[in-house]
Amino acid sequence: MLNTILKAGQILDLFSFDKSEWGVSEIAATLDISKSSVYDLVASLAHIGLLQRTEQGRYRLGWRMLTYSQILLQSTEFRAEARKGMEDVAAELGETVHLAVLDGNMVVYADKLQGHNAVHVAVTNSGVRLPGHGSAVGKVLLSHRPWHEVVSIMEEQGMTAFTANTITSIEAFRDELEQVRKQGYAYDMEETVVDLCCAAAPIFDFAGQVIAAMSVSVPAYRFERQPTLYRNAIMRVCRRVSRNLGYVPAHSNPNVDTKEVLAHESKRT
Amino acid sequence: MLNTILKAGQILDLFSFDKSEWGVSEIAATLDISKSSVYDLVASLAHIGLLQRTEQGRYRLGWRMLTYSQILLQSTEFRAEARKGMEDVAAELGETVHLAVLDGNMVVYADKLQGHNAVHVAVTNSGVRLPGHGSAVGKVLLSHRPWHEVVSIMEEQGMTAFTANTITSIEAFRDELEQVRKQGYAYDMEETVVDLCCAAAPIFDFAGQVIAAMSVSVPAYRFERQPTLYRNAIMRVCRRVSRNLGYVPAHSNPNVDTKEVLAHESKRT
DNA sequence: TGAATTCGTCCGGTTATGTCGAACATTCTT
DNA sequence: AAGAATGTTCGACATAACCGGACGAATTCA
Repeated sequence: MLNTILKAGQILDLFSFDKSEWGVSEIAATLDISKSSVYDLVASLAHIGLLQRTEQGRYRLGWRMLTYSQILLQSTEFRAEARKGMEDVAAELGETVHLAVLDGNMVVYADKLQGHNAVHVAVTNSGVRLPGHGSAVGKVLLSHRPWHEVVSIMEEQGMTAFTANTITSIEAFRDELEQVRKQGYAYDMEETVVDLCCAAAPIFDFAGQVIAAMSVSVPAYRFERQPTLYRNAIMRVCRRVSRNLGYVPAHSNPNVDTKEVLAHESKRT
Repeated sequence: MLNTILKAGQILDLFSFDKSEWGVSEIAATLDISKSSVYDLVASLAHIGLLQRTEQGRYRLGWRMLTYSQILLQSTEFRAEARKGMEDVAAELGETVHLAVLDGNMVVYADKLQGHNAVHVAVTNSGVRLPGHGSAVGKVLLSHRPWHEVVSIMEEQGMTAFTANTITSIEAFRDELEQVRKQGYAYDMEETVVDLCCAAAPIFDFAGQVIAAMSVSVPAYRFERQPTLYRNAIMRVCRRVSRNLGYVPAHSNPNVDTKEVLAHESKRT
């Protein structure tokens, strides 16, 4: 691990919605690095466009971030497919639809679509990062990771309770994930936000890996009346998206070695 | 300038829409860096989330890019204001509206909105970077930079002709920029794309600095019939956006020292 | 099917270079 | 107008980034 890059990462992580502008001394004090080192770091980061220098010598995130993120989104094949599915769900149910992926320890929202009679979920715009427990998409994504990995993630960042319903014990979470993986969908019964429920399902790629999760968010009073309606809709769409990505759902045994599958695949270029 | 960061920047710049996945050896050969160094670099970049490792040990841009870009966009106050203006223009004229900022030597599109009878300009999505000469927004942004800076930018990247109308001589460009600055708007008469014309105007912040440019893109046959209609609409909206950002257009002399203006401003935190 | 090539990954020595403290320049505060 | 912040520059030292080489695994070719 290169020290310089790690420090650059620490600096970038300081920039948030609440505090989007930092000075050299400020950064140095926060991260306990010498002022001159920070100066070199931010100057270099500004030079490659990840930061930009204001006229007063302070620093903000650079516009090249936008460029990179667009390249990422456009080159991610599944996203175009997923988008179509999201539009179908939004049109059919009229609720808010989310697309999420796993980035290290956190769930990142990759896309969002508001239905015509949707509640506005302010905190879940694209790019927002949330811990994996508690949200329906988080459960789906984590349910397909090895258990020891889930444990270390939970240990590292704890299991904060967002509402009274949030799962906060590791044992309960293990049971929940097992059920989610088995039945192919996850619910969020007001575990993240009160009065808001979600149903989520996984999206598989051609190699049978879970690469994303899609969810529909519905006000609790509406959701509780017919949860299976939302669950079935999201599962149906996710299955179709997965199939369009080359997933073959025939596998009765999901633990098949992916190498064999890959060996039979034609080369992608 | 820190070597490590510069190399990280070179690596990140390799990732494009056409080639969004790179291997270690591939990067090493392209940038003429030793394979082991590249390995350390990409592993570190993946660790801080700017890259992600595929299962085969190749690398793609990381999802944290999306997070950073969202923070950038949401924390850029002017963007919310500009968005309102863009919606007004799109509603009034029904054409495609662009918002652009200057990032080093390049013009970056920060936002885009399609009008109801708009032509589709495929190459100008958010995040796309283009050279400054030739486009209307580029002229507007560059017209408020010191001339020697414009010269060095043009010398560095040349003045490629996109169409027969593109300005390719530095003298003609100086005259054009002078006129643009004086009259407060810029035209693009099929200088970037044939059959497409634009009108652009600057957006000022509270300190009187040009921080962005907004443009409307119209098919040439429609534009040529009444160019002043589009010019006036875009200027009117840009003036309003600037005013909402705290710009005081009263200055009869635009060369007033900004320090005085800043001294009268209350502290922003 | 087996051999050969190419890939990502790992390791340790060398030296380039990132780091730090101190001094300077600049801006904001009192 | 003085003081205390800030961002910036410099030079010397010691760290850690860099490279070449070796390894296993995956892929390609015969």
